[in-house]
Amino acid sequence: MVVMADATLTREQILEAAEEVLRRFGPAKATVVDVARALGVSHGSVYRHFASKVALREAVTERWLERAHADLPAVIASDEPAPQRLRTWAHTLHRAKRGRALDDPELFATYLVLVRENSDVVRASLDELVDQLTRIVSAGIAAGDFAADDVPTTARAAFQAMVLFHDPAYAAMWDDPQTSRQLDAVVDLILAGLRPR
Amino acid sequence: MVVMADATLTREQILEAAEEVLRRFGPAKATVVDVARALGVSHGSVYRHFASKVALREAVTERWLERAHADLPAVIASDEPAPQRLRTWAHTLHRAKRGRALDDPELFATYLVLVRENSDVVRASLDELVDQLTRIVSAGIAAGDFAADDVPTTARAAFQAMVLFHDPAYAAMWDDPQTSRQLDAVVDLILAGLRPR
DNA sequence: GGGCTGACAAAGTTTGAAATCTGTCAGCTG
DNA sequence: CAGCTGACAGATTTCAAACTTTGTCAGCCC
Repeated sequence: MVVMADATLTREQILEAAEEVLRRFGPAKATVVDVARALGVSHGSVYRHFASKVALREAVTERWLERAHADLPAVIASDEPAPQRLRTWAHTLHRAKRGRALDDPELFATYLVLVRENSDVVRASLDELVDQLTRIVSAGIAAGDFAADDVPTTARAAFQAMVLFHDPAYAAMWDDPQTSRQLDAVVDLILAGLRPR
Repeated sequence: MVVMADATLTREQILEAAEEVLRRFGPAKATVVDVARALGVSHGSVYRHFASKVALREAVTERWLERAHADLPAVIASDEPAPQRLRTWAHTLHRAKRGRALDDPELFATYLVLVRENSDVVRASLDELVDQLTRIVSAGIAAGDFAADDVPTTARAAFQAMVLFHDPAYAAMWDDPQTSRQLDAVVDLILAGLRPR
């Protein structure tokens, strides 16, 4: 990392450095002074861009969640039939989380801590995901593939039913090779439940 | 608590005292010496009945889970139609957990710690719950109320879909009054998914 | 003058020595 | 003689003092 050639410090540079510091030192030992040192500035400068350490860590968490969910909009926009789209969406979300958990468990543990301490950021992120599912369900109803009395409630129920496969708290069970089959079984149940009679 | 009039120390007495000590001092400060003191014996005596502190805490956890799930066998044995039985089972389980979480949050937090440190005990308990659900699903199929290709897989999927409503890790969201409705929405989806076509 | 520095108070964390706890076992006791 | 006690070694936890971090702000500098 170390000093950027730029004239003025940006929010983005600070977030980048904060991620690097979190990766290196872990959530317990990463300090604002470390972040400032990584950037070659005094820690007072960091406080010009973020109101507090908490606000900085919230912003890092938000960025991470955004990146973890980056592949989903393409699934929503795809032209697959709604049932297949729902299945693809569920697996894409699961794969994104699982991949991060398995290929860098230490960093994932760091983000798990961040996620636990920033429940407001997480809540907003979950609302966005439920919203995406709502769009798939609505599209499915319009196409005659799905039926549901109350779309937002049904979409939320479907999302909640898949919690085990995207909540990082369950990451420990994701290295069981059966996990993907189990997600399919849950998706099967949801799709059967959404089918018009 | 304090000394029992009985001649010899029993496993049950120790478990009773251990619960009392955990309730009073919390999971971090409860010691084997405290348990022995509560019983008026030396801590060496406790080790005559339990191989280690870990084994003692596992046994306490097991007892607590057994009590928390005590109402379920009656639901399994009831003569309601399978779909209603599945719904009643889900709400009974949720109500048992929710009740404990809301009416003594400190004690519930203690058990949450125990549950987290005794994953083997929890695994066995979850297997038993999946087994109960399997019996409801099988009965439903026999009565023509349900259809499923693979009963154990489907029962496990249905159980996993309800994880949010019985895993104590989610207890923080159970004081939202909408929770029971949300469980109903998930159960609706599962029941619709199980209906024969 | 917008942005950075660095000294500062208050809050929180580390550290290591003292105290307590876990698990064992030889011997006592009813 | 089955079951309990209490002394013990090693592991873990506590506690208070020293140190570090957070967040602020007056003043510097480009």
